[in-house]
Amino acid sequence: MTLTPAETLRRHGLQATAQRLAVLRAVASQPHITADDVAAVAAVEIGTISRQGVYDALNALVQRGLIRRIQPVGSPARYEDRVNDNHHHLVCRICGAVVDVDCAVGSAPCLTAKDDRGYEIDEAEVAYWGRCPECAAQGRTSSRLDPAARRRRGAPRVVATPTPS
Amino acid sequence: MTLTPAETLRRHGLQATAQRLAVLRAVASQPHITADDVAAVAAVEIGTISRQGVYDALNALVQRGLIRRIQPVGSPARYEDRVNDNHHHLVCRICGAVVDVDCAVGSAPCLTAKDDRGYEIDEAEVAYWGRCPECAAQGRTSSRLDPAARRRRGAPRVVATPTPS
DNA sequence: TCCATGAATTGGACATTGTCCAATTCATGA
DNA sequence: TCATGAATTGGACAATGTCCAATTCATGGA
Repeated sequence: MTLTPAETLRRHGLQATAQRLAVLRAVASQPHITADDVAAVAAVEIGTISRQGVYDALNALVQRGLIRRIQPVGSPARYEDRVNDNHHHLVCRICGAVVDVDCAVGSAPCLTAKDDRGYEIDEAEVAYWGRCPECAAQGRTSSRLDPAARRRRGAPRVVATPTPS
Repeated sequence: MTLTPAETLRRHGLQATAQRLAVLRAVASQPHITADDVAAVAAVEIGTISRQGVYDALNALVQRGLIRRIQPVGSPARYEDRVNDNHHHLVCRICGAVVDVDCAVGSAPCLTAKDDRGYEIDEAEVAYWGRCPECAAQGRTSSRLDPAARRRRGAPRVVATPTPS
């Protein structure tokens, strides 16, 4: 039997505050959402939430593995609720869109370094870079190094991904 | 016959200025060097170089593929002169040390996404995360999410990597 | 040698993103 | 009921990279 979000928080040693629940729902509503957008979505839902509170909640949820924090180059931190499956991401160099792609292995680390240099490796982070279908269709070729494009790339379009079962 | 660095710049449509040559040497001297450190090293060498000039030179060199820009999560941008071999990186979660690891394939993209979602993929960026031998030896376990650790992680120790032949 | 023009200078302002501050109040949960 | 973790406020701060723009420098072709 699945736990309610509040129960999940308590199971992880966190008080189930309205703010944390709103943050969780915001992250569930938009995969790869930024902290700024979490604040905006949560504020609409519960009326007011402090910026400090948003960051505190996000950090607490990440620390307990309830959400995942990713940060493609040139992007602010993004948060997603698909955790524990070690999935990877496709990132568009033009518009910054981020979508999920399943990991062939399903757990970390899913790749073996040719030479581990004595490192205790616990994760192989993979990001596939390229051009998304929309930017390809529009014939966009603007470089990641273009400052304007980089700024735009940091604020991607929201792209639906299949919800995990 | 190999080209001198100045000739290489000219071949790539860049004027061979003292500043650009100093920046190239700084990047060659310390793999995964930050922009700040490039400025410091170059200033020692040629007496004075503007911050704007350092950023301009770095961006021009990256744009022409003469150096490569990477940015592990939680780190400022880093620059290296190993280009064209699609090598990957090992990053220490504790101290932020970054070392190279050869790509098994040697060119991009070296991995195939399970589902490319219609993206035109040109690179699979891989970063192996874990604990470096030094931090393991010291028994350090401090988390990447620890703010102090994150700040320290952004300024890693300089680690020798084999020079490319 | 001349000179067009790309490059560099100065050095602060700006932008973004995330953290820090700290006294006080809120609200969760035992 | 109440201890204590959480949230509030809202600006300050920090780090990193970009922008500004008039002026000067210096590269490299003629």
